[in-house]
Amino acid sequence: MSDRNVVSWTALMAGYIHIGLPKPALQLFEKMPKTYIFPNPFTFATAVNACSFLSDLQTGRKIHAQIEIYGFQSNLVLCTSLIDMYGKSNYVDESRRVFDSMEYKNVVSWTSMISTYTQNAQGEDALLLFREFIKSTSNKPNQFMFASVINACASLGKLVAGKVTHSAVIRHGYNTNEVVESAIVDMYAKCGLFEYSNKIFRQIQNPGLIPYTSMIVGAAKYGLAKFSLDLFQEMLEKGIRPNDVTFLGVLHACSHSGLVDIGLEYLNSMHEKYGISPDSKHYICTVDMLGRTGRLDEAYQLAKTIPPEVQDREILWGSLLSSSRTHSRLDLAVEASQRLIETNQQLATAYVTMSNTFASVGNWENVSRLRSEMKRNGIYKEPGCSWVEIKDRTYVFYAGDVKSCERGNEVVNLLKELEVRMKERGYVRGRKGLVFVDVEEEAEEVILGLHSEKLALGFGLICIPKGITIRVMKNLRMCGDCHEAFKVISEIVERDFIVRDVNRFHHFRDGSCTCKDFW
DNA sequence: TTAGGGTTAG
Repeated sequence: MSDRNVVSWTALMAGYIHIGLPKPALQLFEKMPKTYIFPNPFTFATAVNACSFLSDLQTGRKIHAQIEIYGFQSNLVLCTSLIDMYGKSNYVDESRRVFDSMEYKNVVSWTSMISTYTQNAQGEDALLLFREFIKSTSNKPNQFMFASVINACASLGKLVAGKVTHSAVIRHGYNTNEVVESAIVDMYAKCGLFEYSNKIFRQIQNPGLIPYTSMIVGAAKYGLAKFSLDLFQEMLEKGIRPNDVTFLGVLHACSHSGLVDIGLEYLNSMHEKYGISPDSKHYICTVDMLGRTGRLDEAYQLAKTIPPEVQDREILWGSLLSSSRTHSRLDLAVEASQRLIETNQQLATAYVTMSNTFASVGNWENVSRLRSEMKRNGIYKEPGCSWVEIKDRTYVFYAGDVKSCERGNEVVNLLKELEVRMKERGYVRGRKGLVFVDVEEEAEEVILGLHSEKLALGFGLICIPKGITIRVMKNLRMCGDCHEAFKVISEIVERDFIVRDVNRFHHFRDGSCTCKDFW
């Protein structure tokens, strides 16, 4: 072009970003004023966008300063791009400062701020801001905002909020948007309703890479390796190419189901068949896979060859330490914890796991040495906890600590009562909790369902087998006692079909209660 | 010529 103006410069910058090359876009941005052509708000927004892609906070701040000098600081689009840039650079407070400075906001700017919170693990703030958007503006949320909000619910494990948002998605007609659907599939899986997740997935018309990957990962996390691998196969047959995340899901599935050799085959096929080079995440997953089944020497050899990014080292050696502890390999546990301590990250976890490893082989001298070392250095391990949402309240559980849980004693008493009654029905305490002895092996798998896990949180007891509950709910007549029990169980377990159906059943005071079959 | 969303190992 003999004549270039600000539009042609900006268009070329935008073009570079569009094909995934933000750096040349920024080079053009620097070059442009030297030809006496000066940026307008469009140019600035494009430059800021390039910084977002690069998470380049330093350049982003410089451009922000220029925007102030040029007097464009109240431009709606520009502010929105700044919110996004600071968010992608993990500078959440700065994002919020820009957001608060805006006189006019639209759905895009609100979404940008909400996403900033979600992407920086501040799900609660994301949901608070979403509520504020609904209450204080007359704008309607769109598919972008819904995707972010559902992501926030998923990361917090907020099932109720997730369901409410899902309803809103349906009401607003975004339930056929693939991105929103993927987010919902992921949300239900993370909130403990795998069946819902699968149902939504099956409703998606022609699901692409990300819905498939979400479902593969979801199934893998549930220990449903076959389900996960079948889906992977189905996806390949449809001609959808997997990406690095899909393989992470596949490896995770193999790892958590003991399918080590199959997992190794997948790892080797990544590059050969699909042209995807495994990165440190895949190798770390493989180290974990080998370690879990006790193939610790192989795991250690592999771990040594991985040159992971600095921030990944703690995960790699933490995983190896954990499996060394499980398989009482003191030598490797010492090696792994030393490497972990070198990274100076997750120190408390390293100390505690190491001390537990010594404890598992009865080496109490070292246990007390490590514990006093922790005390001396002021290293404190925040105890892990679980929580369950019931209606609008969250109940937190710590392992072995009934007192700190509200209604904890009530729950424990109920569990004891249930255990007694279940034993009468042929259950025995097995390694995995209560196991029904009169069923064939296959049926047993169905019985040991998700409920069991939720009820077991913090109490060390497993009961209420899933299969039985469902069967009993058909043609059920309840006495007052059983009804009460079911109501409490429903509250704890929070399953729809129980909550919904309990109120519909007739109550019987006498022996005609049919749910005694259950007990 | 400009801004926002979904899947990721321990």
